[in-house]
Amino acid sequence: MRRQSCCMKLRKGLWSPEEDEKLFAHIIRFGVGCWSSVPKLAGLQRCGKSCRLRWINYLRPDLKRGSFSQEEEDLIIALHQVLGNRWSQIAGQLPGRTDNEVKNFWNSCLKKKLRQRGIDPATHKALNEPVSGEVKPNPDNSGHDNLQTKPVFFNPFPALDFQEAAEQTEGNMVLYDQFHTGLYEEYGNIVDIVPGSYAYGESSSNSSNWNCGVNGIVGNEALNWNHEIKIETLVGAQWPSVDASAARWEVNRGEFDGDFL
DNA sequence: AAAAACGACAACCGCCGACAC
DNA sequence: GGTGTCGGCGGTTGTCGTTTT
Repeated sequence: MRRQSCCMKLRKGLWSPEEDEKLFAHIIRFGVGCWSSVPKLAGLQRCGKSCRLRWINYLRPDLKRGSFSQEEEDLIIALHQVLGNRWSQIAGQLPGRTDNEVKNFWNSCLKKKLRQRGIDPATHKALNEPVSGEVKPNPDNSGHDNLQTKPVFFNPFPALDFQEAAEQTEGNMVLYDQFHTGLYEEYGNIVDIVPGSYAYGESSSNSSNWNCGVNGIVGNEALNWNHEIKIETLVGAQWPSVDASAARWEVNRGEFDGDFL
């Protein structure tokens, strides 16, 4: 007999802006502790797993979103050649990207591209070639298509320059900033966000290490974000300029002064 | 203009390992 | 050592917008 899903009697499907707001507010206020208790504490009719996924794949302030760059695309292909379908490990090398995002990109786009180049996406070898055979250069390949012979270097830090990535970012720093601004205007309190033990290059799944603390009482009335524009608009939030030992997050108002651990 | 096909992305499902008791 | 819970992961499905017929 199959085990019942943990979400049997709970709400499923797409998340509403109100649900997003509740989850985001809860995690910003209390941080991530036990996911199974998050729905109850946040007033959500969702299972903990669903909340975790929503946070990791959509609500986290450090998500990059937007289309993949050529460098990211090349890196995914190269890493897939070595790691296979270990999406979380691959995503760990791409700052601001989630395993789900990488997996979707691979399945919907990269697999097709590789086949068009005559490369088997499963083996990264030429399509007509025996599996055990020596890899030969594909005459049709050009540019970055020479991946079959391209050496792969594991960089403990992301392949993309952090600042560059930061400039490309149109992610939920916006959301964070709107939330943050709302809190400030409403209460005038100092808001500290301390992503404990979070370092770039870690898997998205490690986002459970986020420990966010907000000083002061926060009511829902302080949440004044606009769900529709949170991805489209960048409102002055800045990414940290990363120092390997201590990074400082400068939200545009400057209230935040926390350090990465 | 309507229907079908397609593509991109969000979310769910079930398995597994780690951990606590 | 056995059992239950939890979080993480990868595969798969569902949803919705866009393009094609």
